[in-house]
Parts: sequence; C-alpha cells; structure tokens
Amino acid sequence: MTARSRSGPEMTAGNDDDELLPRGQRKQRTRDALIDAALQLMNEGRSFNSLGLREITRVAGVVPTSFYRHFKDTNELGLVLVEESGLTLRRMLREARRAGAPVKDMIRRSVRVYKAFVLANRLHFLFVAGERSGGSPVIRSAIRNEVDQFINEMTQDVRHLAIFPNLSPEALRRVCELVVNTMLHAATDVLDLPPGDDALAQAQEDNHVQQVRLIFLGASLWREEIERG
Amino acid sequence: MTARSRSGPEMTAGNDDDELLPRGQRKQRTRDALIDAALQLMNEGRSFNSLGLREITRVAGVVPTSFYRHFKDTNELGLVLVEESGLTLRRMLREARRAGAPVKDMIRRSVRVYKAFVLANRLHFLFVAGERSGGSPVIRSAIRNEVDQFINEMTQDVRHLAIFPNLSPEALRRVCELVVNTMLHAATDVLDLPPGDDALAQAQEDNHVQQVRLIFLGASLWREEIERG
DNA sequence: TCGGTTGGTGGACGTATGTTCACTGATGAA
DNA sequence: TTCATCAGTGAACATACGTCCACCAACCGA
Repeated sequence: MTARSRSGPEMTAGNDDDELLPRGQRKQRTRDALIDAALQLMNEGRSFNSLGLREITRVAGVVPTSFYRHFKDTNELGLVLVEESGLTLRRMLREARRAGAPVKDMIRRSVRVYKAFVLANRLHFLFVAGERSGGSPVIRSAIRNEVDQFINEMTQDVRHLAIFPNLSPEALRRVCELVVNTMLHAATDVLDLPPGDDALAQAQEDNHVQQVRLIFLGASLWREEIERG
Repeated sequence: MTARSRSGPEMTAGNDDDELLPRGQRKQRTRDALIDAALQLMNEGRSFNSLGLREITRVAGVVPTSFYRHFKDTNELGLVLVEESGLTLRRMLREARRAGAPVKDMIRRSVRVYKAFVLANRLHFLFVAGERSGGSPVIRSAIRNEVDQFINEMTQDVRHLAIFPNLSPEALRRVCELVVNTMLHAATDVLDLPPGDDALAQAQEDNHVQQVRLIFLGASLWREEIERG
C-alpha cells in the first residue's frame, strides 16, 4: 500500500483534469475523494461511526451507489483510514530517525517537532486520537494494533539511541508506551487549541515538555531489581 | 444533584411496583430508565452520539415522545451523563480519602483499588474514556471540565499526603494530570479485557503499576530549578 | 370531590438512510 | 474497429429517524 496524494483542501470526484487520466487512476481519485470526505466530516467535529454512507458520498461529490465500487461499507473505509494513519505514524518515526536525536534541549525540540507533525497531519491524528477509545470495537482494536506496532518500532529506535542503558527491553517498552499515550493525548490538546493564542500555546507546550521530562527522569533512574517488587 | 439509585441490570420504565409511587418518583424512574438505556447501548459497543432518540426510548421501554418530557434532545442527556460520571469520579476520590493512603505497597494497592472501582462503575468509565477524545465537541469539553476539576481535587489530596514535598503546586498538578491521563487510558484496557484470563490481567496490572511507579520515581526526584529550563 | 397539571401514549408527517437494480458511456485490449 | 469491462448514474424500495399533535389517565392540591 502506498500513500495517497491529496489534491487539495476540498477534494471531489469530478475534478477538471480527470478526463485525460487512465481508468485506474480515475478510480483511485474518487476513492481518495471518499476517504477525504470522511476525514473532512470528522474535522467538523463528527465522530467516525456517526457518519453516513450518503453523507460521505455527498461531500465527495459522488452518487451514493458509487461508494460500493470501492468499499463494502463504511466500516471498511474506516479500516483503510486506520491503515493510512498507521503509515503516517511510521512516517513520523522514519523522519525522526533520519534527523537524529537533537543533542541539546532534546525533549523540547522533539515536542516541537511532534507538534508540527501533528498539525501537518491533523486529520489522521484527529482520527486516531478520536477513535482510539471511542468508536466501533473493530476500528478501535485495529487502531490499537497500529499503535502497539508503533510503540514497538519506537522502542527499537530509542534502544539504538542508548539513552536508557539501565532499562531492560520490557521496561524500555513501557517507557515508550507511556510517552506515546501521553503524546497521543497531547495531540488532542494541540488540535483543539484555537490558533492565534500564543500564550496558551506556549503554556501547553511547556506542560507537555515537562510531562515528558518527568517520564524521562523516572526512566533514567529506574533500577530494575529495586523497582520491580 | 444527587446520585440515581439503579434498580437492576436492565431497567425499563414499566416496572412492576411503580403504581404506588408518587408522581415525582415515577418521573424520575423513567428518566433513569432513559439514562440507563443510553449507558446500556454504549456498553454494547456503540458510541454515544451515534445513539438515536428512538433507539434509547425503545431500550428504556417507553414511547419516543416521552423522551421530550425529560430532555430537550440526546445531547442534553449526554450532559447529564457527564455530570453523573463526574460524581462517580469524585466519589472515588472521597472513598480514597476516607480509606487513607496505604503505607506499604502503596502504588500496587492503589492500582488494584482503582481497577475494582472501574469495574464497579464500568458504564461511567466507559462513557468518560470513550467520549473524552471522541464524540461531539460540546460533550467532549464538558468531560474535559469534569476531568480537570478531578485533577485539581486530586492534587489537593496528594498535597495533604505530603508525598512530594519537593514539588511546586504547578509541578504537583502536572504529575496528577499525568497519572490521571495514564489511568483513564488504563481504564479502557481494564474494560476491554475479557474476563477469565488471569495471567493477562496480572500482566496488565503489573504494567499499570510500573507505569505509575515510573511517574512517581520521576516526581520524587524532580527539582524545580534544574528541570524547568 | 373537583379540576388543573402532567407524564406517558399512539398516530402521523417529512426527511434521511442503506441497499437493490438496470442502465450508460468511456476505456482499453483484441 | 470492435466489444467486453467497469466506474459512475439515477430511480426506487423499505426502513428508520426526529418532531409535532391531540389525547388520555392518573396524580395531587384546592
């Protein structure tokens, strides 16, 4: 599976330059339009499994029956969204790996990068954070798998950075799990924050930074044989 | 506002012994039946704002129009649910206060008590954990207020326990916020866990215990002037 | 005892939904 | 050029929804 290429802020199926495209790509276009429509509706405050099939097709600029050419039902579209979001998460990890860990002010810089990434991928984080504990069981468990896998990969990356040589693999994973949970919840804060209020944004960032600092402080001083009791 | 008294696992409006009740109490009965119906539907895996008015009244054993005698719309019922859940949270805090902090094995014991409380109040935690990041904006923000207030009260309680004399009020609140977020997410784990699998439950408990231990370790060693940079 | 108040009923309405079906017109391989 | 394939169409369906209305029966203060 490869990432979709978005064409604009409001994607509908009947674009101007779709006449000259081969059939496969045209199909992919309206498929993308359907997915984007679902994301767009969630961006307006709706939860995924309250979305209707007709509603999605309406926003996508397509007749309801077209939906079935691409998905069996809305749940199947949801699972595709989970997969896409998982790709986004892994892309974040990959970019972080490529950039390397900042040596000075590591945590604050990382939180800033994370926040920027969340805003740049607003819709996916909105979906993940929103449906992770909320919606239909099948989607929830799919998201859980995706996040679990993300935590595993992050654990590997952190291990190679050798920041916490004192931690066993299990303990290190636990630390990563804690950070991921904290930061996924932080994503909701970031996304809910109205833009323009710089002071509030700064206070929020400080809060997130210090929460991670606290976790890292605990992690750096953790001694397996003592704390495990 | 006082807590409702539930009458059974499946509460409907047309109970057997409602003939001899005064009108006010009878009204309260069907109101409770509506609230319980919504909770019951969520317990079956539905998210709140996908619930329909008719659906709720059907489960409550009442005709759809009766709904309007008690709530303006489903959202208003949701806000009542938020308030109820807030009461449950505060009740937990009150009970913990009364029992006092366990001196030995504090964290593990506390996690066990918490887990028991979550299971005993399954529906409220399911609602809070599920709608905290998911559903309609108005309910989400109402829950956020409730949780914020809970964090504040918990901060006061922890302050009086004098566990972290090194922390400023702001830092202590941050620690509580971290613990609450972690434990609210843990509630989802607990509620999703299929019963009977003792080994998995034990592993899950260990995980939660060690996450809190890690936070507490960090908190106990936090030095304001050093870490705030 | 009376009569207003009130919680619950049943029917009806317009509208929205998910799903079906036959159809169309362009695509792309033969 | 021919022709099967197939993404998208439009009409129709049964069903569900939220909301309105008139009505009823029981409660409860007068």
